[in-house]
Amino acid sequence: MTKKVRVRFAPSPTGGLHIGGVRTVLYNYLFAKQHGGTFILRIEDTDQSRYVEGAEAYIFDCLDWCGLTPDESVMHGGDFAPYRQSERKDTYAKYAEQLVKNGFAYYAFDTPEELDEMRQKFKTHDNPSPQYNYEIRERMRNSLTLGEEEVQRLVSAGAPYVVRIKMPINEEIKFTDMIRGEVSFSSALVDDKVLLKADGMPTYHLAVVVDDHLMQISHAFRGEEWLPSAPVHILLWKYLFGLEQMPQWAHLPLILKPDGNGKLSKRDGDRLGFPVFAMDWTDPRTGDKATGFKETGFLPQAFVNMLAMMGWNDGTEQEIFTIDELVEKFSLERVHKSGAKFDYEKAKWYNHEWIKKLAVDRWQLAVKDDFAKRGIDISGDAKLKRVLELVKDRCSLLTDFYEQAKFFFEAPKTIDVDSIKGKWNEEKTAFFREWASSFDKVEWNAVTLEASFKERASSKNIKVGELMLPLRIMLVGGKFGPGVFDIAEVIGKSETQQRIEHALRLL
RNA sequence: GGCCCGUUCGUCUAUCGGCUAGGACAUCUCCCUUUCACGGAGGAAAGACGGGUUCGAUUCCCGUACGGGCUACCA
Repeated sequence: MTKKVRVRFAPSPTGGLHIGGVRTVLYNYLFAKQHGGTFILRIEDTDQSRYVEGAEAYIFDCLDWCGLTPDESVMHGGDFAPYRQSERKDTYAKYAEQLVKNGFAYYAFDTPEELDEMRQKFKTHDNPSPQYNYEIRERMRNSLTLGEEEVQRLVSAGAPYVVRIKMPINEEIKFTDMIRGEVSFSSALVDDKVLLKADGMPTYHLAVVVDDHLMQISHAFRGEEWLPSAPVHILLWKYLFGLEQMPQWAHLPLILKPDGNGKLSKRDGDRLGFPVFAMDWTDPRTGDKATGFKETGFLPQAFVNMLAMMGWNDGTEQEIFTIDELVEKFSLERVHKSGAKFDYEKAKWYNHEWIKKLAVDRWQLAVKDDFAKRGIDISGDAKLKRVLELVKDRCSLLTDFYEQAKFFFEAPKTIDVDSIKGKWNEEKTAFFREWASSFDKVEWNAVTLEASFKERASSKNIKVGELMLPLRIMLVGGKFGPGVFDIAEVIGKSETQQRIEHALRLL
């Protein structure tokens, strides 16, 4: 029988939401929606020393922006509350005790200093990082070596202790990953991971298994970096709830840095000049700022589309997908095994495609906000829309519109007269003065404007080609932008006259 | 070091034994455009290496190399 599909994304609220995290959310979301299942957001805040103010709210903001709303969460409620692990603290100890009682785990009294000492002592060239494993545990202070009375004494004396899993000495642990197929590990080579910390909080290892069980998770997706600890989780499932109950695992490929190799990090973004987080994030402790895709000018549709394609495709040559299409077509079987280097140029291409695809109304407000932020307040939405329509082909990011369209709203501050000065003469000055003063006689639109411009040029015996660039520079300030007569039409008669006159005085 | 995972154009990828190895981004050339783009046409560009299996391997298997991940009382 098949369980009802319930998936979860379980971030630790310690900082900005990385695109790898958003992609994990996406795949969770797509899988849940496709199967009529439930998407849960669980906050894994078991490390109190890493608590970061605002990080949790930030995660919800990011998911909101992306349109990947959880069905159950701290914010949205649900039958399996609480969804914050710090609020579930009491439930974990019980399972840890059960494991100890059944001989699958043990108390360890070693202090951090003693652990350090152990690592120093056993560190060799061949073994740079000794593990707390089946060999080492015999030489440490734990309930396996201390004897029952001593353990009792320590516990009742309030000595701090952790609970560690007792990895079997020689067992093959295997499972079938939905993406990688069968994966196997030798238990002897996995260390005795801490399950319950001295402060009574579980580590990820215990918490993920207990909560996935309690929340009836059917499929567990996470990044590939978790693969090495999978055997611990498999064993815990076996000891606690039975392997038949275990969700199906899918370890997602990593998103790699564009140059060189390795996981993409915030530092790579800073170094190479592109966002790595979904939205702007400022670390409240360090004041460290990181820019987000949203603020850089990405559309959520494009962002999600691009992320979906990093590690998956539908087997056809289609690259642009709406979220609904993704929900329909997504399949784990087509998720790749290997990591993908992040390509910012391609990311911008996706955004440009979405700018062209979506109706201007869908993103007009974001551009308006960006303009306002940079000191241009736009009153008329109709004009804005017309302008956006005119320049959208040359903007990959929403923030590109500022440079591409600000001259529609205010006269250019610098005029590139140098480009036309060389071939300038009195006849041209006269031409522009006369043309500008004839505006009252023409209907104000691009077509008639262009006609009158060309007519006058030929009657004056000046090549139109000699006048087009000058006109553009007068109105725009430089060699760019859409058709000049469209620009003139939009900025209006008197503004056009003023800009021509202003430029003429500079020549 | 150990363990685990991976390996097709510069990058993202298609191919589930028949390939003249396809597409997209980037790049180059040309066309369109009296600006810059968009757009259109075309070019260059890949199967890490060595063994098998097979009539036939990019595709399956095994090694090697390379890359990555993990190796905390962090997730």
